[in-house]
Amino acid sequence: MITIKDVAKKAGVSVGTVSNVINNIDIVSESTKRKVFKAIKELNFKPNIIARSLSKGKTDNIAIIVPEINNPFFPELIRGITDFLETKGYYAIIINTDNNAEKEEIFINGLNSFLVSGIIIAPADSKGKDFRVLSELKIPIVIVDRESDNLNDDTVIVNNHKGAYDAVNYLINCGHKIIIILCGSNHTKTAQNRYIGWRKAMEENNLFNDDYIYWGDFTIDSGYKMMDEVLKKFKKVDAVFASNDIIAIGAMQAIRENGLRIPEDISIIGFDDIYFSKLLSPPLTTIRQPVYEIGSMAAEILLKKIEGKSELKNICRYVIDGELIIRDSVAKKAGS
Amino acid sequence: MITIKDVAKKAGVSVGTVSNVINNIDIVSESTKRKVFKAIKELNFKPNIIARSLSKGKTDNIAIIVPEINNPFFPELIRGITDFLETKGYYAIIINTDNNAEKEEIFINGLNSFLVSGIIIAPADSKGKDFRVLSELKIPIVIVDRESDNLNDDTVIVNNHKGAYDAVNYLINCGHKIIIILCGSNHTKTAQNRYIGWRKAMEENNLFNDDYIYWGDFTIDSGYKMMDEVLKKFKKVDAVFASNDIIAIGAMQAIRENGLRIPEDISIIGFDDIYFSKLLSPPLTTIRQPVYEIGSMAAEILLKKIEGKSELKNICRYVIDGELIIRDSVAKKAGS
DNA sequence: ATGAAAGCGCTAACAA
DNA sequence: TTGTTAGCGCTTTCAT
Repeated sequence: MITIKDVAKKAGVSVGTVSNVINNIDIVSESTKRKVFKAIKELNFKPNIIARSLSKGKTDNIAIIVPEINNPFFPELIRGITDFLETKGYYAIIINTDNNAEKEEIFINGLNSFLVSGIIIAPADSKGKDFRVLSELKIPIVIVDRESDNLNDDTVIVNNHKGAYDAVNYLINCGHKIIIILCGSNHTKTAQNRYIGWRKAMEENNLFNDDYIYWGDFTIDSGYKMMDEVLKKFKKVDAVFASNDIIAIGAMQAIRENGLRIPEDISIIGFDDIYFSKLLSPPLTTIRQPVYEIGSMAAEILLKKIEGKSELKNICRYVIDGELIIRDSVAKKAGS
Repeated sequence: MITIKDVAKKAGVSVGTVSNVINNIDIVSESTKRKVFKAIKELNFKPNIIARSLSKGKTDNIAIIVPEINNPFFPELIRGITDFLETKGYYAIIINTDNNAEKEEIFINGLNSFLVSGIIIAPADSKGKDFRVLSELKIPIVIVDRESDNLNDDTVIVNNHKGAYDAVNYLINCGHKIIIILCGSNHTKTAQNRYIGWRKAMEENNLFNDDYIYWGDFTIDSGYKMMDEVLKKFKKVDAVFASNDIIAIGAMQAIRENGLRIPEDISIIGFDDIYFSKLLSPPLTTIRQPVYEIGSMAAEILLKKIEGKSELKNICRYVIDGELIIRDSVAKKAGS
């Protein structure tokens, strides 16, 4: 392995000077700089990042902790984060917890204070979990997409409550009355808030009914199972609000397999607007999250914290409005 | 930060002993071990991984380099890799190159020999690219899913040639004759080999025609555009072999928008069997790649190389057969 | 079984 | 402007 020492020897200067050169500390004379660069090139020297990190007491690594790498929402979020990070010379370590709070905990415990200099996390669970370890790490954290009772830090999140409220109101305005909600995991604030939005819209229109509520989790399978139960129990349902697009996809499959048509027999609306939603048949009406932008925002905020350009005291919540994307999965009833 | 030194002082032993304890080097007496563990617990000590890496000259980090995090195929591959890695105490750094060979190169150059102790890569490009840097890193590499002329190392890959050949033969056996191929990127061996498989089946049945060949890339948009052109040019096509499911999804959209039905008017078959394929309408007939298993295989091979349990001299190619999954996107013509 | 000390490659403070 | 050197926290060899 070529070290800074070899370069120094070859260039006929000291290690300190080489260090100054490779760190762009502009104090070195042009002529020595040239000599050093020449030696670096000839030896094909690459600074050892580990040694640098140990010496500096920080790394250029960021951890991104996501709950479900399989939901296309998260790869897109990751792209938003990493595209921004890369322009600033940071690497990302991506950790997939598979919605497993224990796994999440193990990883967080392994996240040594020196391994990463920042964390962007979409927590698997909203409660019960003890994030004290994270706070003790004393490294900047930004929370995205999901919130947790025990994690209090800068957050970038879509307005789940309003998005759900808008979605359900759209359904109601289209003339639907029996509107089922297929909730995500009760352990997430995301699902809870979307439920609250649904409930508010339903109550305001005197449509609320306890029986319309189904709790599951944010997977295709869960969407399928919940919808299957709905279809068994109700002779007639007008529409369903799926807590995310993944659930909607599962539900659509169940609806189809039961010989029902979308939207003629049942209307459905989703949440997220993942890439596949517009390609479904029928294309899914949904609430779009600007997920890529949420990712880059989170990255930008994190980097500001890391580089000390932002007050660490003030915890900010950035709440971004979703947007209703009307496609073909919701029927307009006569007179609506 | 609590260091090994603090622990040593508190336990009344030397740092060397503490090091032996935390590394499970069984030479320490039970009583000192107890003292050390007690101190570790009381101080909530976590070993500094950076320092350990520097000292040992290796890390427990693996880099996974994928070309398209947006294609659900890759998140699933990543899951296969990381699930295996985690059980062995390794972390994964995931790098998404967005099919950009330059970006890939920049990352690889940044991959310091000490930053990761192994690499699993699905190269963005099959030729032209100079992977000398990678070889010079002298760290174990495993190639997955895609191959490259300039990268010669252990490889885990599906039998693209045979998979395509099987797919097209299935189409032919169903009575189709005008079979278009929607190829992926000409820069990838994957696309090239699937093309060769198609060509072989077509030639063997005297069905080959130059006009049936469309080159694009492995994206939904590309699938859509290619299919659109096909539909403009041909008054009648029997079936299309899409080089992967993502292309198939785009093509299906184009077919639908042109007022044609699948499979009544046009049959289509894909490759990969990503999770969404069975949920399309109609569910997509395709060649399944055991992608999760390919991921864990790659991880297992890599770890063996890292831990020196395998001969680094012998380069192995593990070629795994895909499996034809028959669903509803291919019509059986009368008499077939 | 335990301790002392050298070193991993780099940065940064200080001296020259 | 350049050189020297003491760490960063840990592992590992060599004495004891």
